[in-house]
Amino acid sequence: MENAVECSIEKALNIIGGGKWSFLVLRELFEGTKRFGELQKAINNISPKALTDTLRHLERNEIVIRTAYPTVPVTVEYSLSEKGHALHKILKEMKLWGGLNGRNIRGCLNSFCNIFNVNEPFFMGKR
Amino acid sequence: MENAVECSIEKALNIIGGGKWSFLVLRELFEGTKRFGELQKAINNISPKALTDTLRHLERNEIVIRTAYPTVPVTVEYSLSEKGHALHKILKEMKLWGGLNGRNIRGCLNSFCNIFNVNEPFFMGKR
DNA sequence: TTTAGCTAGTATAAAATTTATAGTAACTAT
DNA sequence: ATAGTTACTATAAATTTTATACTAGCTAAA
Repeated sequence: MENAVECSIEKALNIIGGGKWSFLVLRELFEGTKRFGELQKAINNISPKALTDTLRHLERNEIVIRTAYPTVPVTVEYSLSEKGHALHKILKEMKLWGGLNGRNIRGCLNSFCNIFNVNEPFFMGKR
Repeated sequence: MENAVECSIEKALNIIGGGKWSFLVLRELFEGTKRFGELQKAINNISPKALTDTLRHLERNEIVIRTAYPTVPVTVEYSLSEKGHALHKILKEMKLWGGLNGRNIRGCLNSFCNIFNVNEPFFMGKR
C-alpha cells in the first residue's frame, strides 16, 4: 500500500470521488442548497444508496455541508463548502467542453449501432 | 431507456468515460505521445485490461488516436486528438484545485483512522 | 538450440462495487 | 386506521473491476 506519491490530479479525483455520481451531485449543488429528494429527482437513475454514499463521501472530504433541521419529518439540506465552491472552475470547463464537443455524438453512435446492429459502443460497460 | 435530455457536463463525463482511469490516462497523454507499456508504468495499479478498455473507449470517442507501426514486435503509439487536447483546461483546473485543496487531507484522514481505529473514510469503497 | 525476453495485448475467474428492491423511524394529515 | 412524508438502511442481485495467467511473433543470449 504505497500511496506516497500522488499528483494533484489524483488528489482532486480522490477527493471528488471515484464514484460516477459525484460530478452530477456537484452540478446540482452549484445551483444552490438542495434536499435529498430534490437531488434524487434531478439526477437521473441515481439510487438512494448511491446518493447517500456520494453525499457522505463529499461531506467527509469537506466539500459538502449537511445541515439537519429538527422539523417533522426531519429536513436535511445539502450545500457546498468554500472548498466545494472552488470546484466550480472545473465544472465550468467541463460544461464548456461538453457543449462544444459533445453534440450529437451519442445520438450518432446510437444510430450507427442501430443501423449496423452492433453493441452500444458509447460506454465502456453496459448500462 | 430515455437518453433524451443530457446536460453538457453529463455529455463530457460520458465521453471522457465513467471509468476511474480516464483522467489519469489523459494526464499522461498531455505530456505527449506514449506507448502501452509506458502508460502502464506511469499509472499506478492500472491493469492491462483496464488500460486497454480505457484506451479503446477514448479512441471510440475520438479523444485518443492509436497508431500502430509494423515493427517487430509491433509498436503502438497513443496520442491526443484535437478534441482530446481541448480537454486540457479541465485537467488544468483539476490540477490547480488538487494542488490547493488536496494537501495532506489523505494523510490526515488516515491518521484519524489509525488513532480512532475506524474504517478508512477516504474512498467511497474499499481498495 | 533451448532459454529467456520483448510488446501489446486477451481470457478467465475471483473480488469488489453498484444497483434494484424493499423496508425503517417518526411523525402528519385525512 | 390509512396513507403519505423525509431521509435514509439492509439485503441480494447484477455489473464492473481486478488479478492472474496466457498469447503471438519475433530477437538476443548462452
